[in-house]
Amino acid sequence: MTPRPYAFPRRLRLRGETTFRNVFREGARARGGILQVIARGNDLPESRLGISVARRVTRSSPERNRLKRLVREAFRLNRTRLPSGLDLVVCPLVPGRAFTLGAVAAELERLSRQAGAKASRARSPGPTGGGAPR
RNA sequence: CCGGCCGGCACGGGCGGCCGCUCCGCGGGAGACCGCGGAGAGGAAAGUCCGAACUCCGCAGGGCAGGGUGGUGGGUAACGCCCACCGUCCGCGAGGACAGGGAAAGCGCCACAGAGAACAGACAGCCCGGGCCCGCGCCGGGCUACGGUGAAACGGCGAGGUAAGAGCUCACCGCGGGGGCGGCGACGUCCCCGGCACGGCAAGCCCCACCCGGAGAAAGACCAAAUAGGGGAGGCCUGGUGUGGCCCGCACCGCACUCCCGGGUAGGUCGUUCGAGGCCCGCGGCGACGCGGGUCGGAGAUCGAUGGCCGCCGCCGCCCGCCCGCGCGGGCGCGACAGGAUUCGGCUUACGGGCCGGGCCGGCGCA
RNA sequence: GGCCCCGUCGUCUAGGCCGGCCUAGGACAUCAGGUUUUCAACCUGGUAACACGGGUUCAAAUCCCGUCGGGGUCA
Repeated sequence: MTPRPYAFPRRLRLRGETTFRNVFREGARARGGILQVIARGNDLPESRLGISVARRVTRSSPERNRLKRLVREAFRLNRTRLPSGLDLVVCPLVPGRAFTLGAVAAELERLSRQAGAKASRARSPGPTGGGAPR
């Protein structure tokens, strides 16, 4: 559909505070060595990405920005291999040199499949328990 | 040559390829979006320590309380910032540091030691006279130099003087008062007088002078689903509410009466980038800076845009190899601190080197 | 993004306003000894801290300034 397979337009980004809140509240979690992935079905043909780096991972904000860019790059370059129809929030867990593009890409693919499977399993029985009391 | 001091400057690798991000312009498309072109983090963007602009609160009036600043003069929109000068202290010096008003308005504190710690007094002691049991632990009087303690001891050191002493007298220094001269002033300097009467702490309370209304872009303005039924204006009176801690003042609300229909959450748009702006030249000023002229257009994201993968060149550091060095080759790291979130002026803190000044100081050597 | 508060033994704290016998007290924990056949409890003793750097002062955990940490709050 999109002529450029490696593009990352705004459509594919998770936007707005409430969207993030919903994923954090209802999403299925999968944790690896350097990442945590939280997934939630979004009833769209594509998957959307949100990144959240806690301040306790690194105090340095340039370092936090670097982690976010790497995650985004891994998502952009491997989008065709990732499951679709999910809202993903990816949280880097460790700073520093272990956080390379290859490692992030491999773990992102593995964890988003895991979390996506868990999310669809939780959604299929019961009529969409998303009605959030609030 | 070695060591050191001060000030200033531009920087934060460069070029190229591919894949991407945000905004703007143009074109295409019904639209999602696509193509082309342009722009796209810092000197500290940081900490949020000050000062402002801007916005709202009843336009902010008075009093009390509270907070801040603290040599003088200037600069500035303003400042707790900057400049010049003064004073004190440190350094051989270039220079550096300083919250640097008032302690004879008052209160408070000054541990330990010491006789005595703030107002005088006399522990050990000295001297004179008298008495005596004449090697006295006696009486009367004079005295505080000397001794010891302490961070600090009632002016310091020296000389005269004396029974011993004492600003008792004298010189110098300090202190206080008065006057002359220089300076806008802080202050400096000189002369005269007094003869000591005034210990320290105000980053303890406090006094004096000056400054400060409060909140902060999550300020605030507009559009406006769902849901819920209320909301606004006028008159009236005991009460209540409000932006800062209180009071006065001020404004608003509520009960009952009359009149009129809009108010507002999620979400979105604006605020949002041209401003005490940068650069160049000239003039004034010791300088901070000011005045005049010319010229430039340079981020606006909203879970938050500058990145990723490569190639070549360059710098520095480290490691390895070639015979030590010189030099050559290879490898690693591109190296620090760190990223806008309304915008400026400062301060502070973090940090890698480089360049400049016919700059300055000390030491050694040579001429 | 703004505003506000707090840093004391391993942990929770007292002291701070009003500086000095603070060589910093207490509780729990820990170590050693005692008691007990042993364990617990109890008794005695010990180890152990003023976040960091400057300044004011004769003297700073305390007062002032600056860093660095930790926390709260506001749509």
